[in-house]
Amino acid sequence: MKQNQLKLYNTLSRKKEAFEAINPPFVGMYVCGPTVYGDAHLGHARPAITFDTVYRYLRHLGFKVRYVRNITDVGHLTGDADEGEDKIAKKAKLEQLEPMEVAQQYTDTYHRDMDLLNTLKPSIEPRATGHIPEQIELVESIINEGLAYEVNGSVYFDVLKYNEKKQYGKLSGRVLEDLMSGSRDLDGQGEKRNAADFALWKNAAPEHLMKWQSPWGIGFPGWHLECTAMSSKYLGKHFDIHGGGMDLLFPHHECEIAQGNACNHVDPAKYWMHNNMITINGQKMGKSLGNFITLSELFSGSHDLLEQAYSPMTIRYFILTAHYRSTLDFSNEALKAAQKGYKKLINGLRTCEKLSYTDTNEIEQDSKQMEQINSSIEQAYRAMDDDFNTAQAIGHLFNLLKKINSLHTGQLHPSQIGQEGFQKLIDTFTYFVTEILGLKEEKIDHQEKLLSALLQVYTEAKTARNYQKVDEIRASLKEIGIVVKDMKDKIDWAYEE
RNA sequence: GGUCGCGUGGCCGAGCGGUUAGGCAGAGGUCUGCAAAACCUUGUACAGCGGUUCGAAUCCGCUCGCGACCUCCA
Repeated sequence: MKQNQLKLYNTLSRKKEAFEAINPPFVGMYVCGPTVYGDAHLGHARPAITFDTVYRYLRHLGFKVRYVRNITDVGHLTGDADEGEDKIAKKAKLEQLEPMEVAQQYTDTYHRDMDLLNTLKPSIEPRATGHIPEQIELVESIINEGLAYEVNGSVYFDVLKYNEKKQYGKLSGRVLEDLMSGSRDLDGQGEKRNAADFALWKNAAPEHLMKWQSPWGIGFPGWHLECTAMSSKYLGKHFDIHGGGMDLLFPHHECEIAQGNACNHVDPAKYWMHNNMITINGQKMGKSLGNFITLSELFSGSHDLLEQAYSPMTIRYFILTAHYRSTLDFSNEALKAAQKGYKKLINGLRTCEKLSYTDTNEIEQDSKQMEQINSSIEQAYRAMDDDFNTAQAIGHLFNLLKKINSLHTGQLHPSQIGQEGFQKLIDTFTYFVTEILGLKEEKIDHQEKLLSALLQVYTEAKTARNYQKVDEIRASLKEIGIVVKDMKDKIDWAYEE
């Protein structure tokens, strides 16, 4: 294990800390997943890619990581006009579908998009609706601790009482007094003892679609409960890393800490990591703002803001070129630049496959070249060790790419860097791009165009009576299962039967 | 209003006290049948004003501008 140098920024301390696993070589990581009531958008891609990279890098360092990312298919209340109504249920009524049908549909598209972005699947992907008993148990346990109270079939977390012994607000840096004055008038506010209290269980109105039987009557779980229930079930009461978007910092993650401490008497996570937002024209991209672009729109180019389609790997690369804690502004110009950068990197990958070491006695080793290569390799890893600075790592990879391209064009001879140096250069570049950054070649799929170009050559060869070439083309196409058909007045092709 | 963060060259985006980040775009060159790619060289950057320091984009203060959270949100 190479955990010695890894540092990560812990929101809890607001500092970069050395990463020390609680129980090495194992690492437990919980990341807040999507609420499946709409297509995944660019904003969903950021945490998915950020924590996929964290997952990949921890595994690279030799850790055995259990990566849990939930699917929220119930719970969260909507704001404003539809106060108190379940988000999933609302969408269901709109489309005349079963709530679970909506959740399933968007879970599927989320998975499809995440696969396209080449994110590794989490070890466990639990659903909120599959953990209702666990959540009820949790509520009971918090009531038993004297930190929650029931009113009209709803249960609220007693933040004031909790704050007597523990500190509510330690993650987000809030002070309880400030919170009590600033809170808005929401549904159920009248039932709460204090404005800062939050719901653990909500009484469901008869027309409410998703509801369950509980000791407090028919209802549904509160906004923050599922993550506490599922993280403690699969990772234990105290685990290594909890991740999510910065917008979840308060109140969601703050409440998770309070819930965890209330029933398990320990902070749920040792390290809290938060990715920053993607902005569009400097403003946060979000569902509620109506300025979001879905991933499938991005992949197909079908959105008014898009000048063209951007491939999944272009998006992945684009996100990796910024540090995860910085905001990243969307623009066609930036995406186009990302597309070129990505392709440059992938062309490097292809060049690596083609290169092989050749020795010659006439050329001496060049220690300066070797130093530059070793330094870039070392710095690329050091950048990852420094709070997963993919942007900086990519910069160093481009420096390596220059060497690779120089080898390819003959401006640098393999002998100058020695066999060992040569292999290290090729291997590191390839491994870093594909395994750590998770970038892969997107093969072009233009079968028709390629075939027609080839058949054009075939036709010309035939006209010129160059039958050797004609046979060659026919043979090579046959190898991939395609037969050339010489018709009376044209040349066509068909799949070999 | 409270809390937190940001402002880097034409664009994106690292850097967080002293070394060329890098990509895209631009200019010049090498290579090339042409082109492309690639390689080499290259430019006006650190919002403004003060301060600390031998030295600041980097630390401190103020000013201006922008954003996030405080309500579901990635």
